[in-house]
Amino acid sequence: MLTTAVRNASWKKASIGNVPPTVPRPQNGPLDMMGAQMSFPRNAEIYGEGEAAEYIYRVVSGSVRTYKVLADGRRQVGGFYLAGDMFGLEPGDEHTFSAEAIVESKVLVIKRSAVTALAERDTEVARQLWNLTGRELRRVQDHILLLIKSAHERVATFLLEMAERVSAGNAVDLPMSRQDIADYLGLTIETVSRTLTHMESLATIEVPSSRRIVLRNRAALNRLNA
Amino acid sequence: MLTTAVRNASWKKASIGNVPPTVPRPQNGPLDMMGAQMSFPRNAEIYGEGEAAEYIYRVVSGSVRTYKVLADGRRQVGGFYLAGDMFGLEPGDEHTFSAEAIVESKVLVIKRSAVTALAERDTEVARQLWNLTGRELRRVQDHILLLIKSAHERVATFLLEMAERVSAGNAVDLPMSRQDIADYLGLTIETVSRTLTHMESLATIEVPSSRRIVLRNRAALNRLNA
DNA sequence: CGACCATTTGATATGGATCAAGCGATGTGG
DNA sequence: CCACATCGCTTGATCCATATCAAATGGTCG
Repeated sequence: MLTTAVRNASWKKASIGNVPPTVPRPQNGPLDMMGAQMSFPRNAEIYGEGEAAEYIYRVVSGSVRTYKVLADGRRQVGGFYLAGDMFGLEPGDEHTFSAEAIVESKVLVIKRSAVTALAERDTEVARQLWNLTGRELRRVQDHILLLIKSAHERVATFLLEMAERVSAGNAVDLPMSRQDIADYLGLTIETVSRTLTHMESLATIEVPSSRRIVLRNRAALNRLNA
Repeated sequence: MLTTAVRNASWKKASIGNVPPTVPRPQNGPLDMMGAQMSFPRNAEIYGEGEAAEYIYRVVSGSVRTYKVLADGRRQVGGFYLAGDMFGLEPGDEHTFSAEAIVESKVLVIKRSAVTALAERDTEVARQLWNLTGRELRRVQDHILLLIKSAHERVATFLLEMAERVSAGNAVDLPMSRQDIADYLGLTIETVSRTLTHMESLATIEVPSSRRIVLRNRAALNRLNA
């Protein structure tokens, strides 16, 4: 694990580490001013499924995935959270998904009880909490719509979404592996790979390195985004 | 477009516009004591995708489906709401799904602005709104996990879920058609039908009539529920 | 009884999974 | 500094679950 982290240091520095703060991250009001910062190495668990949801989190730098492993070993990635995104705010008092750092990440950790206590007195905080849950709900609804599409459509939708979130122009630097993408899209790693290759052959995208994808024909992607 | 036709139906405009004064019926939470009751015939639209989310709803009797129609005509059913369930509380101020009565249904219609205004002053109401959104979030997350399973697993999971919600013993009376089920599970109507037939041939279930299903071997279904 | 709609059943096609190599970049040990 | 092992990814061959296309059956209502 340490070795792999070192091995990936170069591209990480090149891509993730130097992303300029181009896209403004959602503001979370009073929540922005709370919590303590923690660092997680690549692939480190932030919390596990079934654990008490004692904290809520905000990505300061790096990227996080949430996921659930089914009884037979299949893994479903619930979402990817990038710098500025909040995660870990669950309906009940137990985490229904696990969360891991995709790359070395800094995360703001906020005590849930402190926030809910504050919400009792401050309706603004209460509204923020509700908004946050609502935003997550919409994201998960969109994920459902993604999962009923064809492989090509799923990949196109994914690329456009990531482009919106991390893009500098048309170049998209992905923090996550093909396996992460596959598990997010409900496909196999082979299908994701083949789909990207196919899109490249159509000049819809370029794949200069496996983690870097350049959108060359957004119209074609949008057509698949149906 | 089909939805447009339904949406413009005159009975609907008339009824939404003329919500009669509240007849409060004493129940539990603050949300329960608000709103006006309305009746919707079978297949009537309650609200349409893209409309302002002016109301939130509670099923009094009957059943409701929410759904979204994709550009190419595919329909995804987001959820089924039975007596007692609340629906229509959306993150933003526009409905992202449409809602229709599956059978003749009575629905309590609650003005959203009234509730949110109340939530500003009453933290209990605020908490209830948050809980409601959180419960919906968990439901949608479970739906994602369903959509990555095999056809047999999806149908088994669906039957067990419905059994928990409507069951009198092992008999499940489904309000919805095979097409509704298929669009909820992300399958075709043929696959749903074949899967039920197959389960019947294994004596896992009985299908005395197409809308009535008797669970004969829950252990077998639970095994598929993986 | 006959028309209509929902559902089931049958035959075939196909998209994506699975199984199995191959490849290229990166770090390791000689 | 160079062969080598490892890892993430791609490519190839085949299989299979589910979709698609088509027809038969059954239930409901005039």
